[in-house]
Amino acid sequence: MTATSELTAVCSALGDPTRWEILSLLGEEVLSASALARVLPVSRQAIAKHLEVLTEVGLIASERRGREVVHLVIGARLNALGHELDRLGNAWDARLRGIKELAEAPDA
Amino acid sequence: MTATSELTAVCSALGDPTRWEILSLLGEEVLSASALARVLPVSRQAIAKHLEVLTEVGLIASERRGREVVHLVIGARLNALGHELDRLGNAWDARLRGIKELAEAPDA
DNA sequence: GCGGTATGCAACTCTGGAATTGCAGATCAA
DNA sequence: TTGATCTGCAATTCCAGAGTTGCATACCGC
Repeated sequence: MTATSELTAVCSALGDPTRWEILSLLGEEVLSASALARVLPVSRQAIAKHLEVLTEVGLIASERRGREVVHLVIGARLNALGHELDRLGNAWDARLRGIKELAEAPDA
Repeated sequence: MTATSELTAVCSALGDPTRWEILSLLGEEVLSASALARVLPVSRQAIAKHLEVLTEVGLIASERRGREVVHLVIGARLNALGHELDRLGNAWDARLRGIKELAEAPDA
């Protein structure tokens, strides 16, 4: 997977309100799919699919605890994404600023 | 719009590969919808819709230049998103680390 | 063992959005 | 004026994915 397509995948995973609710809850405590289903207004299977998506892009990890499987959020993954976006934003601004200055420069 | 729903909207906008290509091109130079359509393998109308989405979440801005409308990327918007995600990632990690320490602490 | 609960898999529905084509209006350049 | 190009709007097609229900399986406590 290229860098851009991975960016796209993570952003796509973050582009769903239900997944944000899941992440927000998991950010407070470690929970199982069934526990999440008791809180959120969707079925356990729907949540299971969201958890799968979030796991695929590395935003959460799962761990078996006896009979149940608990999920926890990986803050570092979000940090990495944040830094990447910040870096891109700076690069774009810098380049366009450069073009503008070039256009405004009195060509000697 | 709440803070979370705005985060969701921006991430959703960034969750499409074609939109990333558009942003990438606009990060290099200011272009019109027709100019983008000449480069990308989709129709001008499809690009127009993508530009509308990107504009709605504040990632690009448009400017009329005579007969055509050119679009430019707003790097600061991406910076803001990056910082927000970074902040969230840190908060989640900190809280879960706190829980873990609490669990491992020898209760006096 | 038995009931309750948690997980996993599969089939199905259905809506949103990505993309297309077609057409009409506006503007520049010859 | 006329032709070429850019834009904007509308109707349509099509598919990914969000959500559901149903069932089978595995595990814990009593």
